[in-house]
Amino acid sequence: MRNIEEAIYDTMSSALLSGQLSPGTPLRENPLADVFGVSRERMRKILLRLGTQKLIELIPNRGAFVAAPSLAQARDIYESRRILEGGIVNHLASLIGSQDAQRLQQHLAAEQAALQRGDRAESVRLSAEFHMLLAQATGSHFIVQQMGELVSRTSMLVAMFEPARSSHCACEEHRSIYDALMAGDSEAATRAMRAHLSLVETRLRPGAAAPSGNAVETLGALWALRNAADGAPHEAAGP
Amino acid sequence: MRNIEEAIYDTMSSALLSGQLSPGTPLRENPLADVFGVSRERMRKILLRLGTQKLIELIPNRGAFVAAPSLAQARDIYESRRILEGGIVNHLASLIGSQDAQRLQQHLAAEQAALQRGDRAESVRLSAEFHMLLAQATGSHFIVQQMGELVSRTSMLVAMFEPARSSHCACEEHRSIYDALMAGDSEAATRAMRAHLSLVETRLRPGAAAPSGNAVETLGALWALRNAADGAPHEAAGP
DNA sequence: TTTATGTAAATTGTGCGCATTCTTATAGTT
DNA sequence: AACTATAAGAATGCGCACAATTTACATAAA
Repeated sequence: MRNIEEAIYDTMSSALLSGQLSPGTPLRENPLADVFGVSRERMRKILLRLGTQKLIELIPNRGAFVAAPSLAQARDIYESRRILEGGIVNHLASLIGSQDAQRLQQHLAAEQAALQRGDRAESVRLSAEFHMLLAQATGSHFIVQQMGELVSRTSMLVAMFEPARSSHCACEEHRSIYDALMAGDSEAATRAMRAHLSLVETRLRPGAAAPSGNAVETLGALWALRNAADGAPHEAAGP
Repeated sequence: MRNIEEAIYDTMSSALLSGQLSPGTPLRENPLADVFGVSRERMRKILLRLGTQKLIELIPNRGAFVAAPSLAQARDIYESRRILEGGIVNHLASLIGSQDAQRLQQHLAAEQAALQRGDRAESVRLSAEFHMLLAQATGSHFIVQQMGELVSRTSMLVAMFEPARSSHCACEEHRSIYDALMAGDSEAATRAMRAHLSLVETRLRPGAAAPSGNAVETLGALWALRNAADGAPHEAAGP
């Protein structure tokens, strides 16, 4: 019965990441605990975890709120990614393994396929995954973890600030990064990565984002959906 | 009365970072709560925080233990630093501000002075601070935070694996990084940084580290010391 | 009309006690 | 002697009830 915590965390996390909850919305402990069918203490622990990852904002004696990142914070995230991912590709260019290289190539093909298919959801997923693959190629656990956090927060930013109809055609940019890596040209790889991230950053627009009505309702629906899919409803019916 | 939590956290943190606690030592909730004069619940929260920063290891249903990083983990930390700090100096070389440059120069002078004075403790402190100054020069909050975590864990590694008498004469290496930055030579700066970190890494030795007797005693002594210095004893006497 | 103040409702924070789980010691069996 | 089973002990995990804090609202004075 420890896994339910993880399940709730995942549900809330993906809801936050995909922008299904309005920024600034209060997340009260009791209603949430009620919706997910757990005690308030457990709910508290989950909210604490979400808070450390900055997916929600925790204010002492006030409670938890859906994170409402400013454009300034958004710029900081992208700047951090330019620095960190610049370091990653610079490091990778000189010593990437053939196995990782092959994996990346497969990924680029998958990205292009999704793009031509017009599968937008898959495209954004793969787009994020490309960056995670690069992080994993370093073999450093710490780097993977940090990139995971940055990619998560970037996803939330995109959900909030992206003007919805923007084309995610980052595929060629990813390929140019890959090409530079394969050529062993660390400087070109770094430049390509920075340019790519800067380009993505410029797509952010201040307006945007006013999706959900009731936060707990939204989460409740997602939770029911997930439990139905798992075949394990959280409410057991009599015989 | 929220600040006491921070104070306890700081005390434990610095004790861990300076290697005053033997790796693997169990940190039981009740004795610690007793020593610090707080409830067990509060102690639990503090241990949780220390756990997220990997200063202690948290095992479900088993408790908290002083972190005992393996050499493999140590290598991962240094590899991460080469990647991240390589990215930092590469980023900085092209656009470092004159104010940051001046701050760095002052710092180098202070390092050299401490070294000539033979002040070993100050030397290691300044040595870590140099890297934090570089992180701060990026202006990115996220980067500073991540570097903080990496530097912390590095400090613990050094306390555990360093053969005690190693000379911390990294001053020239720091200067060569600085010089490359001033020259705007990003490639040279990256190379210098990586070389520096690799050199520090090679100083780690498997043996080492068997300092403290009783963990709670040690922490209790540090706590008493701190409270005496603050002039605010944690036990109030009647009138 | 605006501002200050006091009170009530709602929400988060925390100590306590018990439930759960893991470890250790002991006895019993092969 | 070695291995398993079982019970006792100790430590963590967690739900509950109460305490502390903040917010909202009503009321009264300037």
